[in-house]
Amino acid sequence: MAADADPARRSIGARRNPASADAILEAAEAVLVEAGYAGFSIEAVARRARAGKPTIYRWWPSKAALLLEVYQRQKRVEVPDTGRLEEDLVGFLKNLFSHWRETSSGSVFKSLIAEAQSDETAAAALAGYASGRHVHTGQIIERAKARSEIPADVDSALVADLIASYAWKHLLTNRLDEDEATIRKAVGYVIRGIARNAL
Amino acid sequence: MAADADPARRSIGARRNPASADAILEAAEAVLVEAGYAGFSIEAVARRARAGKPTIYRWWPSKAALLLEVYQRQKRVEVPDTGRLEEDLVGFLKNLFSHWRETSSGSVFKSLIAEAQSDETAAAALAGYASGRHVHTGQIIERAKARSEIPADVDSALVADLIASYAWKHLLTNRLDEDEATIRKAVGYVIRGIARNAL
Amino acid sequence: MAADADPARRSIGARRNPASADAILEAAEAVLVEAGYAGFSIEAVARRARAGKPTIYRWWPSKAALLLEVYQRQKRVEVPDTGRLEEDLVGFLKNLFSHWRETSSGSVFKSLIAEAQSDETAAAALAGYASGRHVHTGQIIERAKARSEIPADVDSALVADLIASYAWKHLLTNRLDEDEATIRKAVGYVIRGIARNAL
Amino acid sequence: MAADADPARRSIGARRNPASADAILEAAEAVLVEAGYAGFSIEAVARRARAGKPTIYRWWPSKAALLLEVYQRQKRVEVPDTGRLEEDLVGFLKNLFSHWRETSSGSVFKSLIAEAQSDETAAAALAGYASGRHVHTGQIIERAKARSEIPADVDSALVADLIASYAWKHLLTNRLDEDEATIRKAVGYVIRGIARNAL
DNA sequence: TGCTAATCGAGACGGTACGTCTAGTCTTTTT
DNA sequence: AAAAAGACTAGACGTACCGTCTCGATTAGCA
Repeated sequence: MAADADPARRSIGARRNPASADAILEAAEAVLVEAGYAGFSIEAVARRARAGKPTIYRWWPSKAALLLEVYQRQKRVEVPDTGRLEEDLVGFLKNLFSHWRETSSGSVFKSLIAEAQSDETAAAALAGYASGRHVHTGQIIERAKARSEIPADVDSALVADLIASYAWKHLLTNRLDEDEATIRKAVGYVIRGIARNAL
Repeated sequence: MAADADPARRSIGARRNPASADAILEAAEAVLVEAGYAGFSIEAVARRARAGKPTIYRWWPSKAALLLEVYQRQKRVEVPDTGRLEEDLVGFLKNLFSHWRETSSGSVFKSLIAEAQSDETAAAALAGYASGRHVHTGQIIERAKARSEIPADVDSALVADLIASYAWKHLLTNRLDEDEATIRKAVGYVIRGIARNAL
Repeated sequence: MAADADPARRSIGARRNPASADAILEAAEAVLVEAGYAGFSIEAVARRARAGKPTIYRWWPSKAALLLEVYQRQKRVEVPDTGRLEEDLVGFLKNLFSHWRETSSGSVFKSLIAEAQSDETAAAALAGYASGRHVHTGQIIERAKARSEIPADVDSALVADLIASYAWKHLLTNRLDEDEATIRKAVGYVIRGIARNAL
Repeated sequence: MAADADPARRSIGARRNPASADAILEAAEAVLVEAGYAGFSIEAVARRARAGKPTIYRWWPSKAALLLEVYQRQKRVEVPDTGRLEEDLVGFLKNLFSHWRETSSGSVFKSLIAEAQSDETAAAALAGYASGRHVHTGQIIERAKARSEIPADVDSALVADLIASYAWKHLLTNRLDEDEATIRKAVGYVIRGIARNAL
């Protein structure tokens, strides 16, 4: 889009060039989408971004760091607020699945999880990120508490963890096309339980 | 045990040498435990097993295939049968977590998941494996149905998926040391639900 | 010449592939001639030879080693034997200068000398090579001794060193086009001396 | 002496800062002595001198130029005048060898020769420098002519070239520790010749 | 006395090469 | 026929330098 141009990015003095940073992050995303995690190398990103490898290493000490920033640049998925817990959770999962399916987010996040298995930094960052998201997603639960839809002693972070777990496993096993009925059933189990006395 | 030892394994004629296969699988596991997924390369396994790379490639077409076989050689975790659904599920998760924590299984399975993100074969194998396990773990649910502890229309595979999701996410974010109370709480949510009318 | 061809060299089993070695040495020479010592990099040689860098490093631990072998593959300059010391030495220098001028030898040897200034191995190899050559060139002197053209106590290695020094300096300062008269004068000084009492 | 020291050199207005120039030349020499030609990089010099790279490139367009100026800043070796040609030449070589051995001059000059093999500018400068030195060293010969120690038609520049060649080759092959007897023998050959009729 | 212009240290930039590692394929020799 | 051994091309790894650039601060000399 932007005619950001051919005559090649240069240094803009003794400080970070945001144009380079942007080009690198965009290239990283593009490489990930086009070649997948298998084809995601610093070399490939540098080539695509017309950047020098040292420029990448200067700002992102590892592949993990780059992946993490790429992921964080992405638009977050919307958390619905319908006034009903079940709808909120089903809506959240549906949004998340389609977001992961239709944008590059899914690829990026999968790669991040994969990278975390061989990089301690990424592992820590991912764990931190995940627990942060629990608070965020947990607001759905907190709102239900406020509405007295569920008891006040429900551990909202734990519920968010359960819901996120379900999403992660679907992402990692390429089942992002799960139909709404199944998602709703799963959410229903968490909300109303599966035991007979829960009916 | 086996005197695979020093004088170097040789061909045993026109057929697969089981000593080599064993040595390779054991080396693969050892490399994974000692150097992690990051250090897990065919080269490293070949070096450790004192085997030629082509010998590995002949029998395992990819890193994923090797990982998969290493994982499948492992002892399976025990599925408890206490006569009470909650105890069975809590016991299963506790067993699984400690199995992953205390043997090499955790490392191996994490690596397998990571590998599946860059290898189509591994992805398919993992998805297949996972859905197979749902049937297996689902037997806990099926027994509860048989005992009329839960309604007959509960989707046992889906419940097994939920439980496994929780386990996977803990594995992938290095939280295998979760205490029993938390596990029990999570299982409780699935069994009895979190909603007020479930009480 | 040989249609050794496009379909790419492969391994020929668990031993060195002479076709690769040849291709690398020829590429090294070609790069040196075309791009000079400044453009002589292992990368460039590998590219030119369609060889992997590790193949080069496997057999030549350093740039110096590669240079040395390239130089040693070259045809040696002819040592004349006219029966007269002066003619032999003048002829030798003329041959050497034109050999260095007209083949790649000059570039290669200059590069070797340059490399020796930053590589200890090359330095040692060069020193060894030089003293070996003194013996070789010294045969011109030895023959003159045998003919009683010069006294038996003349240090032939030292004389060879003097003559070689003159050649090296001309090589290093791009004066390989020195005319015969000057060469003859220089040789004359060494043979008959410059002092009055030598007349 | 000068408190160029810590508070960091700055611009002194729209003209060259001699303190910077000095610091750079001194750093260049130091780097050369400590790390050799292999470790001699503009970056290393800049680091050592606490100077910006552009400051170096502003005043010395190439590594060669910097090397040349470093060499020219060095104290020249003393040319003896004993009244006897042989003593003068032997003394000159002995002085030169020990000068090269004991100061940084040797390293610097070797590096300059090496650099000249990949840099056209350096090559030209070196050739010019060398022929200039022939005139200078040739004065030893000229004085001998004036004393009628040698004939007037001796080509003093050529003799100086021969002597210098001998010195260069020793420098380049790390033989600066040659003993006086050998040097004297070499000088003797040039002065009195090696041929029988020269006796 | 303010303005202009060149210099300084600093360090980022796009690149190239380094030397090492692994991937996956190949061939010979041995059993 | 299959094992071991190890070489082969290919290419990524993370680092060091290259030579250029722009910055902000500094200071001399011109207006």
